[in-house]
Amino acid sequence: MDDTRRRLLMAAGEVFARRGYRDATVREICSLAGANLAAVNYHFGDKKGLYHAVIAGGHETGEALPKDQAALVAAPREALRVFCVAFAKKILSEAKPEWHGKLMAREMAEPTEALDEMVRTMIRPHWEALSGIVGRVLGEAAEPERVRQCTQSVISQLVFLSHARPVLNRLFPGDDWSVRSAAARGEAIAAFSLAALDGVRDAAGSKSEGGGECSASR
Amino acid sequence: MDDTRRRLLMAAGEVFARRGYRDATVREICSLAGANLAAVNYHFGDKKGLYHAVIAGGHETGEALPKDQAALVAAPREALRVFCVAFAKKILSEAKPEWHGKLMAREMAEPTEALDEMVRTMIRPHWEALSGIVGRVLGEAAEPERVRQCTQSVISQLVFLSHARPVLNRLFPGDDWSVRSAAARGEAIAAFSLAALDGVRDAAGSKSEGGGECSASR
DNA sequence: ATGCGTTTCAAACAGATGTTTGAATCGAGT
DNA sequence: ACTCGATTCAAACATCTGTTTGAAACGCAT
Repeated sequence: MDDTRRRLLMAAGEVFARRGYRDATVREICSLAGANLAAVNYHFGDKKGLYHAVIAGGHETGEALPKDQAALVAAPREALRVFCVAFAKKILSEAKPEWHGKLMAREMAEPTEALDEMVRTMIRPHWEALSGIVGRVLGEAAEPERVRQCTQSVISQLVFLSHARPVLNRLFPGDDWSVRSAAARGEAIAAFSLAALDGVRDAAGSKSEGGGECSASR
Repeated sequence: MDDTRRRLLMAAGEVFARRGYRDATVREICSLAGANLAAVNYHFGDKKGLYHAVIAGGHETGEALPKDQAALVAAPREALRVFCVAFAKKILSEAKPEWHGKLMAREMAEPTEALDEMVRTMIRPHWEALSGIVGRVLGEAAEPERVRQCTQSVISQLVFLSHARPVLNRLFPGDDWSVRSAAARGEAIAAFSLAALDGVRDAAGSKSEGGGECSASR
């Protein structure tokens, strides 16, 4: 039966997320899956094939994707808040089938060939969903370049939570990383970002015509 | 002479920044340095020793550190702008002795034992410098927890530039990453962040007493 | 029970990589 | 010219790791 195949996928997701593609060994994966060393080559061809299978099959999420949760909300400001909270909860989740967020964070820093597919299937859809929300919050100030920069600013704060966690743990050792706390972090980022978008919109509104950049210093 | 030692440090910095600690091979480093394979073990004990030497000796920066550039500016808002621009330029610099930013970004995502020293000597000082600036911008709204969250939001946007560059290159293939463009990105982040800080300060001011979180939705 | 395709297993293989070794080379002090 | 410590070099070594292999075990239709 292909029970071995499923156990292999689970174990691989866990190990890849914890160690990264390079440092993960097929021996550890097989051992964790209770499978023989040759199983990965039999079922997936090679280590790379297993990795791609993990990436491709990472859509069995418990909760709905952040972009889908946010799409249910009509009001732009509330949609941004929902998006941020859902995103923070997802990437900070420690639950078993939730290593997909960690895998994505790893791919961003040290890309393999799998990054292209990841950008196509997960990252770009989320980027564009958030971009639409940001554009609606900006209203008539929503010039393409400004929307792009602001979208990037919002997403960077969210990604940072998972990316810089080793550093944050050292800077603030007592921090709480529970799901409840993850939601609070998402709220804070949403509040910060909404304040920024308001300011950017108003600054662009006072100047009838904004050039390439909009540095409203002082 | 210890010319070999210096060449080894230069080559190691470049290779470690490009490949990461694990994927960097002493053979490539020695080849790039024009040194014998055994040189790294003779001069630094082992690969790990070489890596630590690179980390420790990474302070020979061309330009002044962002925190020091910002410290010269009295006005908080302008200091924040200077900090962001200097930071963006530093981490996006492709210049030879400037792989330190990349090394830091790598350590954040996949920490080795060297991260502790890095946090102590580089990250925490910058964090606290920026935290001071953010506190001054926030004025009387500068409660510790709020300052911490806002500082994190600012720094995350900056770090994202180097961390997510592979993704950004795929999302926006035509992007310019020159030094001039790096400065513009720093300006944009500063503008976004200043607008956010203004909004957060005003929102905190209107409510005489702010609780744990300050989600000013709608 | 028999035969056959599928799956599992232990063992070995092959390549990469960090490290060590012992000789050779160099450079300065006498 | 000689000596001695420091440095460099080519080669070998040891280990880790992905992959292959051929046999054994299994499931199942006949």
